[in-house]
Amino acid sequence: MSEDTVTVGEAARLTGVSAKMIRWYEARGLLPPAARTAAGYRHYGEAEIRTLHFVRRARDLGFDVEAIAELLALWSDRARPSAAVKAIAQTRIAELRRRIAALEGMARSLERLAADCCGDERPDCPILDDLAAGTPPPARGTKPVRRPLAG
Amino acid sequence: MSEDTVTVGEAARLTGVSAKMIRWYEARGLLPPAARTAAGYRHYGEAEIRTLHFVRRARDLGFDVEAIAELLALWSDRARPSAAVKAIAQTRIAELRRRIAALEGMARSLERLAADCCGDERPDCPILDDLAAGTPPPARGTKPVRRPLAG
DNA sequence: CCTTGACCTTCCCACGATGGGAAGGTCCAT
DNA sequence: ATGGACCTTCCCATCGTGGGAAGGTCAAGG
Repeated sequence: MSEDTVTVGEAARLTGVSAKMIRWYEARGLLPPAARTAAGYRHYGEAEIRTLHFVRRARDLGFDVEAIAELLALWSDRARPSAAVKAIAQTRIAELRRRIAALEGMARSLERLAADCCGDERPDCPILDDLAAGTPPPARGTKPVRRPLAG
Repeated sequence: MSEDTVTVGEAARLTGVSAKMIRWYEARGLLPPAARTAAGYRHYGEAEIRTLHFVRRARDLGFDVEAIAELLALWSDRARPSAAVKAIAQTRIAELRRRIAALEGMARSLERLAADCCGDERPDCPILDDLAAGTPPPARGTKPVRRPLAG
């Protein structure tokens, strides 16, 4: 291994991207094929380490592999218009907001149900009643009508 | 097919759970093995349809298969303490809140970066600068210092 | 009766990102 | 030279979902 270069494991430690994932990113074409020693070991120089940092950070921001590939391409293109990058970021923001809204809806529904559930030894449970009826909150304080459907 | 019972496809239409997933839930043990016709076709009565509705609703609330299995068990246990159900719901709420917070953090970071990016033809892009530097916003209005690391 | 088309059955594969682990090669220090 | 830490590739599992192939079943219409 020549000076200034590190193995996958070391690169993983330096960047917080696991060795497994480094190999996987390479296989998926996110990263160019790594240089190899005579024995076939991958080795990485400073430029590659910086790329891995970039990938790590982008991944932490929730970009998927495809988006990261686009960002990497733009990163290495000195003439890119910043609008191209911004567009990718905004697509990602919209997606995040969509998912947040979905999860928020679930959380709020559950919180409302949990608040109505006394949570003691008794078997009465508005949570199960709601799941069984499937009626999205009919009225606060009124138990969902369990329709006698042969149960 | 006897009266009052429906095939998987029909059950799927009635409950919004795809036929594929109905079979999968059965295979995973979430649902008991369905009754079969002589020809091997699954068929479902009202009770099973109600169970599928329950599963659908629980799934919509973000419960994973394991949690749904627990909820089903509690549902069919008339003596269950409501506390048991509430505990599951609260675990789920905590998990949802955790994921929401993570996504929210990403969204906010990206929104800040996007706001700083003029998004025009010029190549200057705080978003890429941030990804490259990995420094979580040093100061608003100050470009992150790109350390000359042999790039 | 036979065909047609819609439906059912099982089985395998894919996704995205990640980890586990096996089988085997390499490198370095003792 | 031996052991342990590391590397290589390859396969499998996750989780919930869908696609599709290959084959059986059923009802309706000719």
